[in-house]
Amino acid sequence: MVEMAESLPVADRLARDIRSMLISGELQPGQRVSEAAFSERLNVSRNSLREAFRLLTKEGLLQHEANRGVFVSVPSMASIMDIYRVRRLIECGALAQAWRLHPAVKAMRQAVETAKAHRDRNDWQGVGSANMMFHAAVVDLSDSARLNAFYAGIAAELRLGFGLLGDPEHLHAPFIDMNDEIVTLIENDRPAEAAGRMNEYLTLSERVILKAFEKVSDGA
Amino acid sequence: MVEMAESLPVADRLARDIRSMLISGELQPGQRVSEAAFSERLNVSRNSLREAFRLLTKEGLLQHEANRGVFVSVPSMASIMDIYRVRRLIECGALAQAWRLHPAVKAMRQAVETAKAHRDRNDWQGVGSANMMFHAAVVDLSDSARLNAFYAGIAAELRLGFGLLGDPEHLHAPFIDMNDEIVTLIENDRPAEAAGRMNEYLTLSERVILKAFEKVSDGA
DNA sequence: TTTGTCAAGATCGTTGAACAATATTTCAAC
DNA sequence: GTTGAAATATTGTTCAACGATCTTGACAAA
Repeated sequence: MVEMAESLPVADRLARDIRSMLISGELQPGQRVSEAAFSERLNVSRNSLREAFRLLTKEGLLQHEANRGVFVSVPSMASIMDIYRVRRLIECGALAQAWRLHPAVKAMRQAVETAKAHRDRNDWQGVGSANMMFHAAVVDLSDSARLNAFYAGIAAELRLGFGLLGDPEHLHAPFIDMNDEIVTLIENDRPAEAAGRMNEYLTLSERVILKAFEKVSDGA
Repeated sequence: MVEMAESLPVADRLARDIRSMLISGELQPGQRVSEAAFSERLNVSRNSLREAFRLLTKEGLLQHEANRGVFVSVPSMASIMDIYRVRRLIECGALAQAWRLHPAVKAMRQAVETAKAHRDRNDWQGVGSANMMFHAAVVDLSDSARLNAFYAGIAAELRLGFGLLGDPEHLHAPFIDMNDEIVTLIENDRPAEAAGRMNEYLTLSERVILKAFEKVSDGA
């Protein structure tokens, strides 16, 4: 029938699928995710689903309350601030020790150009996506698999927060040029300045997001 | 009968117990961990055990091979080096931005004194444990819950590597005085120098561990 | 109307058994 | 001793069951 290859274990596939539902906003923050309902909807057993839930709970995307079920995490200002503390440490640290010819630098440059192209086409979704790729590339400068994996989780959590906000133009567009400056600094072998610039970027970005959050909180 | 409180879900309790077995060396790296055998030994169902396995696999303590089972991760030189890259970034970054009166500084100082006391009593196990607490306190300077959690996982992985080595005196004892210097620098409001010193510490520590690893690898 | 109690219903937590899919081992044949 | 195929063991996944816990709603008391 529809038996695709899908060599992944069911739990991992589930985790991936649910993660993308969360990031895409298909599942709203705070929403309850019932085991019975979901296992039926996704045609898997409750047990397999529970394995996936454990993974996503550990990633911070889902929240688990004993005997009550799992809920989509609702990002708070505190969690946004925590995430930005992490980003400042990791991204600035990775930049500060970056080497001009590291492969990730090319990825950074490419992400910037992609973002610009999307901006010219008014594709703000694309701009946001390219922006995420830029920062992932920055972390990749550190050459650490564990750091990359950790950052991927952090980024997913952040995207959950973005979903609450909408208006990706205002969120991402102003930062394309800052990203450009940062890559350029690295390309010119000035890592310390790049790190400093990234610090400013993150401070600004955090402020924008917290501001947007305030409004949402007021509205609710 | 023996129904203790143990309010934790079974999977979480299992993960905790198995983690401590791994860290204590009760389970050898490379060893196979059979679902059937373990679920019987720990008196839990296979399903619950699998949930715990997923957690520990994500933490990097166990390794999962499709249709073959889970195995205790065997630390490699590559993983040690990766972990030290992470540590350099996080610990030095946390120190560089540390504030003299941060609560974690007291924890750092306390860890150093505890380590010295254990050293005087030739309790090298205790020295190692205090050393771990010192570095956890350093990370705590960053005030990030996510970073603390991430570092806890990294530390557990590292301890898995230590288990392969033995000889905790040689591994930890030489570093007590360096830790002391680092706290003192922070207490005197010189974070940049503390970060620099930590960088030296980590470079040295990494070298010692890799050296010990070489011998083990040769022996095997 | 408000509050408190209690039973009914829903959902989670955990277990045990079952069976298909995949590895591993055994062992006969060459 | 190699090869190949059957027998065995283990994992992957599902299902059904049942106690524990939470939620709901009815109903009585104030």
